[in-house]
Amino acid sequence: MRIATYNINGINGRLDTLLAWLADTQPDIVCLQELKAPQAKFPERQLKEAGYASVWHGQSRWNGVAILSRDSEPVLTRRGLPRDSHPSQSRYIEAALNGLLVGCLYAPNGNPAPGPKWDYKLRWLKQFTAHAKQLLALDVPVILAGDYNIIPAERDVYNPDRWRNDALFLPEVRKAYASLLKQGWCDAIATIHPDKPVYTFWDYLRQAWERNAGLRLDHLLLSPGLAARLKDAGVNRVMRGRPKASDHAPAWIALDIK
DNA sequence: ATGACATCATTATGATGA
Repeated sequence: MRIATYNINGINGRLDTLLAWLADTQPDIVCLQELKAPQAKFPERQLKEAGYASVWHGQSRWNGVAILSRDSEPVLTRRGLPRDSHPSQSRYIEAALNGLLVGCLYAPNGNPAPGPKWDYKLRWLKQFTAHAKQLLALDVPVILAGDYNIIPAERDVYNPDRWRNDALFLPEVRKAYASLLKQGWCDAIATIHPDKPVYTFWDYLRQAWERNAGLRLDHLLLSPGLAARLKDAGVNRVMRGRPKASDHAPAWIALDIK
């Protein structure tokens, strides 16, 4: 079974790109972020015709998350986090499918730091971490995939010093990520690729893609039972090089189930 | 430090992103 996460940066503006990628790579489960579409403008029909059933949490202009599933209907278990301080921001959706519980997240960016957006990011990560703990306690296979907006470590950024004071890399968010992992989650990409940098994002600016000036921001976290089934992981870098690409590329894992 | 580039919304400019 293959599961992917992709910050699509506008699902309607990039629907052809998304459909081509689905046809090429045929992931079983997909987590999407930054739909940038209101609930009513989600392309449910086109995805259905491509063989994917969807649940989604839309929002006009910004944010928005969705879970797609091939061969099965995802059963929605939650939209938004418990005790969400900004419930109007669509940043979390969760569904049961294929015997798994899948959480799809789009964490706040947090810039500029310090400031209210930074405070919101730390608060959101705290709520997310508390929810993740609850999910682990259920003792079912869980995957938490999405755009965490966190650079976990120095090796996950082309030039750490350039990002030292950025909300993606400040010690507080790296600590938040570390404490999440300490609950027992497995960072799939870091586990499969412990040494080499594996970027998932390249800025549109300053020819970041051409220079491979990338960041690893998109993560797939596995509960312990699933971690034992992890076979492979990677990034579809080719998607970032296409015309009109999202600034993120899809990150994927392969699990030894079914 | 600034701005380069992209999204969507609304129509030439603004908010947001990372």
